[in-house]
Amino acid sequence: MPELPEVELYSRYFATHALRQPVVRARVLDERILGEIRKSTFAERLRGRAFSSVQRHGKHLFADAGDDTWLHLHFGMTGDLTYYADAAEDPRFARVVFDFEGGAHLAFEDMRLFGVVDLTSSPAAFIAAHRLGPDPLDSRFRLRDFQQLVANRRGAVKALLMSQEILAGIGNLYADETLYEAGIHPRRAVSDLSADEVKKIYATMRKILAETIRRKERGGDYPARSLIMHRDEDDRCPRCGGAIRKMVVFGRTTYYCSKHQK
DNA sequence: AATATTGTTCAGCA
DNA sequence: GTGCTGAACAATAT
Repeated sequence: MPELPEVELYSRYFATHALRQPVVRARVLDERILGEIRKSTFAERLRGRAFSSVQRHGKHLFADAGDDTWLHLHFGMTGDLTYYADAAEDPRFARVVFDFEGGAHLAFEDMRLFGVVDLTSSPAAFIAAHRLGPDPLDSRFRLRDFQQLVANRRGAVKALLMSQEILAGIGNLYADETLYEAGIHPRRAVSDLSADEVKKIYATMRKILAETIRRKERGGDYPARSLIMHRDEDDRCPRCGGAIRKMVVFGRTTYYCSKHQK
């Protein structure tokens, strides 16, 4: 399930493979993946253009096609990108395929169709229109900015981390992972957090996101002591031996350690 | 065959 | 009106 770290890797993948090659044809294999844009308009507006750069904000990926036209990708739950040489190798769940002038192809795949492929005038316009919060890995996003977000909120801390209008990029898995490592219960009220706890959440969240990107880029897995590797009610906490519990918070299945997350 | 997942929309509450 | 939570919805492989 692509969250911020995975989308960052897609962004790098896009940048290393699919820039500066004119699009001969943009094939829409399943129109249900498209957002606002209509199929014919989508193909026409991209024909002959080359992507010059990519930008990521939260779980959203943008590729600049010039002339106030940006490709916008959202990976939903099962979105993926594949670059390949032969059109005969179109992936099974390819929904949109870009055929490049050199003969190569880039496919946006999405088995469950929760993702979106669209065009937008600019990343900034999209972010404003959808009221997305700051990206937690943005270097301009400092502790004081996070403290500000916390000060203006009530409710469960997990809801704060997962709300894209507050903070863009964290989904179910990394919200759980952050709180697990910070030792904070997912239902803890934001208004109840101490200054130290707020600081801890900020630092832990950034560390986990950045480390995951680093590890995955080298083809590595999650650490053995991470909650991600132990999302199972019958499991035990790899740090303190406490029982792993499951519950629903903010409408999502939540795992936490009953011993060190009070 | 129930379950899991995301973002959006809406109902209801304080 | 605002902020928040929870439910329903979309799709489909396992």
